[in-house]
Amino acid sequence: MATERKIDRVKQLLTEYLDQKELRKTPERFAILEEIYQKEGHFDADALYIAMRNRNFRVSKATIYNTLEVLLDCQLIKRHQFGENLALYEKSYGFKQHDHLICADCNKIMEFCDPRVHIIQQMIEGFYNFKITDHSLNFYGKCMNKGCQEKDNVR
Amino acid sequence: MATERKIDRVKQLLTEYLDQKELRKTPERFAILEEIYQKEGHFDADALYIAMRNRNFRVSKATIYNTLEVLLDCQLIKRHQFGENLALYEKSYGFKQHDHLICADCNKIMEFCDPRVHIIQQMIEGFYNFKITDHSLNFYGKCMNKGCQEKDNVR
DNA sequence: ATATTTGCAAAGAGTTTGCATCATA
DNA sequence: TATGATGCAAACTCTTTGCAAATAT
Repeated sequence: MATERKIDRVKQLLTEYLDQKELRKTPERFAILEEIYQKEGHFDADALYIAMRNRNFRVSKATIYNTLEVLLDCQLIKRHQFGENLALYEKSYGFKQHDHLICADCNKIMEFCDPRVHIIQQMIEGFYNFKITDHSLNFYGKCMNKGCQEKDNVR
Repeated sequence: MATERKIDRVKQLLTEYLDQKELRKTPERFAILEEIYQKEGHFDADALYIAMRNRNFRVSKATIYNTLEVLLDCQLIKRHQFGENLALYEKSYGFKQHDHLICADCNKIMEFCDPRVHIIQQMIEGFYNFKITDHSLNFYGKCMNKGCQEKDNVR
């Protein structure tokens, strides 16, 4: 799906969600959603805040955090804690659940998907009678970059 | 291995590490290590700080954080970010790498181990030419507790 | 009309840092 | 005795909160 059409689709999904929850359809919420769906990769709350200003759409940090919460709740974005204390977000509509490879040296984040994660999930679910709704799998190490593999810093 | 003997063993490992890195063998470092190896489960920096005071061994927060860093570096403990912004730690000597099941309702953390995680790791390592040193796999959902499964709060 | 959402700034939680003092090597 | 470690408090970062003003319904 082209980026344009995807943006229309997620705006529609947000509209439906806000209607259903009887929340208000403010311009801020749609502008933030639009910004997020034009971004690639992971971003933090502050980067989003700066990006909105650069676009000449001024929103407060409070609104950024409030909106991220709304978008998380309707599953249009995902939040990750890759370590450290900085939450990173990414758009999630039209992306299949994926996992991450994180380089301890250059901090590059790569994505992969392995169907066996789901198999493990199902087995665990049955064994512990746990209703699993989500997962995160991160591998930490050194990426293919020669410079990274040579240094001996760790996570 | 009995807890007593395990504590002696990890103290010895810490001694060797400090010698090798030419760091000082301060009483604080050993007392904190001892406290950690008498604990069960996960703890945060503040809980450790309180526990040390209750034991009548006064250390500052700065020393707690400094020591946690040292213990992470010599792999006697592990740090987890299960979501939110609170780092949790756990002792790691004599425990095989394990993964976590986290209840979104009661926040209970359970542990499991599935050998297929390693298989995925090896495949990813080969495919991306990534040298993986560590991983974290968390499943989020509702635990077997009936009260938890009924409520519809999410992560 | 009215209740939610916003913006701002202040508060809060967790962690890190600067510096004088202490103590290990 | 000299350098690394500690304690304390202040600083810092990220996030949340309180409240008055704005605005969606």
